[in-house]
Amino acid sequence: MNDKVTMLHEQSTETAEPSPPSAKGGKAEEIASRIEADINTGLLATGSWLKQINLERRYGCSRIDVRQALESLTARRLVHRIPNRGYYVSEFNERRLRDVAEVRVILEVAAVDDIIDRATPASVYELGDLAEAFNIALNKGDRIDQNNANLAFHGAMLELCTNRELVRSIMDLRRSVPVPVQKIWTSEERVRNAADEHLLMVKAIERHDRPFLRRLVANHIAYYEPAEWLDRHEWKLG
Amino acid sequence: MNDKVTMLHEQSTETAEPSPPSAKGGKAEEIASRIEADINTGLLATGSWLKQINLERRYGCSRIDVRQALESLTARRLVHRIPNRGYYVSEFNERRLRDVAEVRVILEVAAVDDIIDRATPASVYELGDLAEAFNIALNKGDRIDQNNANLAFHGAMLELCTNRELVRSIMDLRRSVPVPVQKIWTSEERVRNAADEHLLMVKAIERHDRPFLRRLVANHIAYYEPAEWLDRHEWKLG
DNA sequence: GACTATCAAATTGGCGCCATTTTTCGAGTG
DNA sequence: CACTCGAAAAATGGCGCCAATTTGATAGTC
Repeated sequence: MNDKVTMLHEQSTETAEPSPPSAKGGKAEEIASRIEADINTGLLATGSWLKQINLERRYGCSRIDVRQALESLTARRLVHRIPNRGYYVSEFNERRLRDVAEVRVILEVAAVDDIIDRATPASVYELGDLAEAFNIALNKGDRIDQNNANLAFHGAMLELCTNRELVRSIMDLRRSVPVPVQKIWTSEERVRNAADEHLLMVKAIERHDRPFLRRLVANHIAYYEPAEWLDRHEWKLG
Repeated sequence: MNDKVTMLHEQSTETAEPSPPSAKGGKAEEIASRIEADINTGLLATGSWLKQINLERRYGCSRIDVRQALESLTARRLVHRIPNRGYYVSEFNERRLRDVAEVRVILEVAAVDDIIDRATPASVYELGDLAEAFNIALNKGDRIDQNNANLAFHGAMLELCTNRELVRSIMDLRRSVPVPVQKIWTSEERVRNAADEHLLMVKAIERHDRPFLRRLVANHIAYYEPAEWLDRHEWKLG
């Protein structure tokens, strides 16, 4: 009883971060990624139950792996859990979608400063390529390709950010809402609109035009209600 | 083989959100909370290894519960995992602390609008009480009490926010860094400073003084390097 | 004397089985 | 005919055991 504290107080034998031998492992992580992918393709629709038996057959893995993967996705709010009932793909009402979009605008607009400060001609060139790749995927690829191209463009833009926690928060938010319910992909016009805005963003970065890039980013995320949004947050767009 | 899709496509039998019978359960969640609490008291220091055998004895639970709890805390970035090595309490360098603080400032400053818009005399009164309670805990309580009082004050303030996703992001960020490494608690002077700022916040809300509340919040979070921070983000403080 | 290889102890991680809870289906009754 | 009660089926969730990997130390060698 009296050794509880000492038992808990196991200092790491290595003083520094024990990260060197960090092999990337964990089968559960792989299963989580595959479930996430199937959610994003629409194979697993929002609201559908994720029965452990089906998943363990589908992905050819153990029950434990399925449970850990589902728990991981639950922590990322992509699926929801009801104890003794099971897991199901999270559902999104308009309110929640709007709230997530608003937080994304707040964070991604805040990232504009670093992006413009640290942009080099090389990175501008790379961003131009990725914007072009999105255009190509728009014409020749399926929605998966388009989504990947979109993520690649925005990921490269965020790579310019020095604040890794900011980037992580943005990425977490992006991945917390399944692709099929993201409004960008609901109409051809919106996707083309996004492609145009990508090109404008690259030019804004090239010109170091902060206010314009802020407006572009805000519009890009919350473009389905830009008037209301831009009205509410006008003061912080510079 | 050809029934894979149908097998995966289990629609929820209930069309609406099956939340009514949502009993709050999960023993692993309880264990995760207790581990989190022990991390925040400093009993489990940053960098120390979280051996599953010790934890399962300490909290009188099964190995599975410990693993799920650790996985949950890993998803919240409070602990880190190295496959085949184990879990340890996340370590924070100055860089990461600064990055987290910056994201918190971005989000909590953005929350000021809603807070002031929706503040009523009753909520102002409640916030005054909570600020006073923090003062009392500062003199009579231990650090745990002080931390709880601090969380209660800021939680009540954020309750005024309509954007629940914004509130959740802020809370997640707050809980992602253990109390012992939070700079607020490193000196008596800083805690007293925070107490004073709480009172000023209440008055700013009462007067509907947006710019001042923004500055207060920014200072409150990033007060250890206010000059640099306020310089970089001056444009968005109104 | 220092470095390396080998071996034992300890820890993590995976798998199968069973208890518990929930759901569904069917029988009985007012 | 509808409503309730009850039992069987299905799904979740927990527990113990065993293999795989890593750690730490000991002995051997250059």
